[in-house]
Amino acid sequence: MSVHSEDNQAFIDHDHSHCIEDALVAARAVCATNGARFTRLREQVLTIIWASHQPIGAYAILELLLAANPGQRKPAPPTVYRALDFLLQQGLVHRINSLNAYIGCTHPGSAHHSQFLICTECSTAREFDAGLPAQLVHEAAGADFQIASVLLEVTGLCPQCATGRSQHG
Amino acid sequence: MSVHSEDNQAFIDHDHSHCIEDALVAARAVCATNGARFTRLREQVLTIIWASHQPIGAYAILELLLAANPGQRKPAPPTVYRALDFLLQQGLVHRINSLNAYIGCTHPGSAHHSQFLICTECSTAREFDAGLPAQLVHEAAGADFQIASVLLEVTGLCPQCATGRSQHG
DNA sequence: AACGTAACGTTATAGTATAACATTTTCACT
DNA sequence: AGTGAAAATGTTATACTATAACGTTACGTT
Ligand SMILES: [Zn+2]
Ligand SMILES: [Zn+2]
Ligand SMILES: [Zn+2]
Ligand SMILES: [Zn+2]
Repeated sequence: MSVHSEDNQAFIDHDHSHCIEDALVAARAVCATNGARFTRLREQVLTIIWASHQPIGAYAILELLLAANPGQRKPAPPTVYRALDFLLQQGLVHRINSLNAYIGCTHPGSAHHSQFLICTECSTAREFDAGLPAQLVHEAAGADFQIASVLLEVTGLCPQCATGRSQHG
Repeated sequence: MSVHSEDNQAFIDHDHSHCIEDALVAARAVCATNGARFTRLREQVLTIIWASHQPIGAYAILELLLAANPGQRKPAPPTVYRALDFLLQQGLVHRINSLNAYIGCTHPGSAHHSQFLICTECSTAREFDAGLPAQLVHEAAGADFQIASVLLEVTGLCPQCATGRSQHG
């Protein structure tokens, strides 16, 4: 039902329809638990975000929202930003600050920090779940700093893109 | 001459003029080493950034640049963005992605990742120097991911603001 | 001085996000 | 079913962040 980090196959060829289905099931469960309403718009936005393992920008979501609702007027930015705010609050998506983009959370419902491996070549992002680094905790304690949230964005090359590079260069 | 992390006093009351002077001395040294030109504009921008330990936005820099050069026309955004690009390339400043803002590097000239403790109350940011977390290295290795850069932004309360909060509430 | 390059000025525009207010939908309660 | 409060969405305008493109100036070399 929920999506666990050990299942994260962002960098691996896989049947992605399972990712989408699992994410929607988990989202319904989370919203039910929180007494939050998982409306059609919010479900559409989450589905669009989960269409891939690549972070997607708010305006790109807007375009796909229009495509998913043919015949309707193109929604305005606040529509998608409000849905994004909701999904972020429910812990269903994360924001990748270095890309101004959003990506589905692979283990919603459990409190955790935002930690990603992001490929600069194909822009696929893989969330990973690790506790707070000991050195960070040590630094914070030394500086008398109370940690509220942690954001870790690691950029580099995923297996596929690294292989492609070594073949060409 | 250079500014070492163990000297970082962002959260501590201190004679900040030393920070500014040290940063300028270090910047001249780094640029000399790299054969890069530390022009008046670039020095002004770096000085403005180092006016505090709080990240500052590009447009705020623009305003202060105008104030620092009375009588001149207000510079346009590309002017400050170009200076910022230069300073980022030379490793003299860092970008805080979660704030769209820039802050002086406390140990320029040495290769390192961007790691900050950021107070949500006073927005003071303290750079800290820690190696890559072992768990991150492990995760990356497990995912066959080649790390290029790491960005770690920790938000919370600095000592002063934590004290103020506990007194009031 | 003449040249080539790097830096900076200038104008316009792209890309990201939110404020403010109107309208519709939903839900609890009668 | 009818009513009203609250939540969600629609709509318009605008703020904030960043860059493209091109012209001009300043600098170092010959
Ligand atoms: Zn998938
Ligand atoms: Zn997550
Ligand atoms: Zn200081
Ligand atoms: Zn630094």
